[in-house]
Amino acid sequence: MDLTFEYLKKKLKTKNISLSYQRLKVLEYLTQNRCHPTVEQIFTELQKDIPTLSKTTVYNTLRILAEAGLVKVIIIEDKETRYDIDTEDHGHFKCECCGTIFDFPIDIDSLIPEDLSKFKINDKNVYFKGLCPECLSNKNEFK
Amino acid sequence: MDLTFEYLKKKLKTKNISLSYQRLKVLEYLTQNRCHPTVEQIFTELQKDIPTLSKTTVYNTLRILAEAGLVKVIIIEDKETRYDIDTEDHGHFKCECCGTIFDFPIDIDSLIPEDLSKFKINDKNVYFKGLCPECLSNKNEFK
DNA sequence: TACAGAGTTGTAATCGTTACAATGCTATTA
DNA sequence: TAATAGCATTGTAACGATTACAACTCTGTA
Repeated sequence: MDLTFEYLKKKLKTKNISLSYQRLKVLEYLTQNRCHPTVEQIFTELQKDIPTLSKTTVYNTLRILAEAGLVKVIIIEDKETRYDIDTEDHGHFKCECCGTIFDFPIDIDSLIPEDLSKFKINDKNVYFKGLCPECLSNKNEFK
Repeated sequence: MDLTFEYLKKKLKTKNISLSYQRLKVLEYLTQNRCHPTVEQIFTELQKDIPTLSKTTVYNTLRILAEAGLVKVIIIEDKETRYDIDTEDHGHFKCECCGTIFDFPIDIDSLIPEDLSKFKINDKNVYFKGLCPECLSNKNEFK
């Protein structure tokens, strides 16, 4: 799927979401920083461009984008809600050492069991925790 | 796996975790209420038996049990950490209407992609959201 | 009986998030 | 251009789950 800024702007129009400067900037940040940022990260970074920016606006914008299906809310840890502009199904791996979140492909649909045939599934999430290759090799160095 | 109360008591001993009355009760509650309770639920219910119970004790106990690998922490929604005595791999489905959390079997290991071969995976989570059969049929009634 | 160590308790602090009211902006109409 | 309505933004206050911390209690040992 094409996740360019232009594509998302169009998509917002079709959803009747008006594009203020602040919303534009949040969207732009998400498309250019695919690191699953937190509200804090987005706010701190955008404040450099928009000194009057309010954190409430960031929260509001992200809620609107999520409701419109344009961003996916990722909750791996308590007190650390993150946002992903890539809403296609994929897994997340969080390194318990460095905190980085990695994407990985996973065909979750192929595993949905018969038990859920009578359920309506709206949202699918897969996330792992552990150690990334870099942190693993760092640990070995200190042996 | 045998998840009886007796089994868990033994397991705690092997991990050198002493069994106070409060910890015993938390463990007992978890084995008898497989509904993935929140701290609030556990605390409120146990307070009937132990009027002096402190919520801090519930938090402490759950942290110790989680660190010992005896309970699994489930975070589906922000501000709603839940605890599962069943630490075997399985998926969770949360109904967005009634809030119930359903277990379902899933062989996630069969899907782990090559991309993660260099990662050390310590924790695997799968959770879906949507509508359960009961809430679905209730909605149809109101059509 | 004294003591040490661990467990429990209650309060206060923390921090992410939300509620809310005031202000600002934008598009439409006359 | 001016007036207006409606939505977006802002800042502060409130909220609520969780954690920090210090005092107290319990248990087992010498």
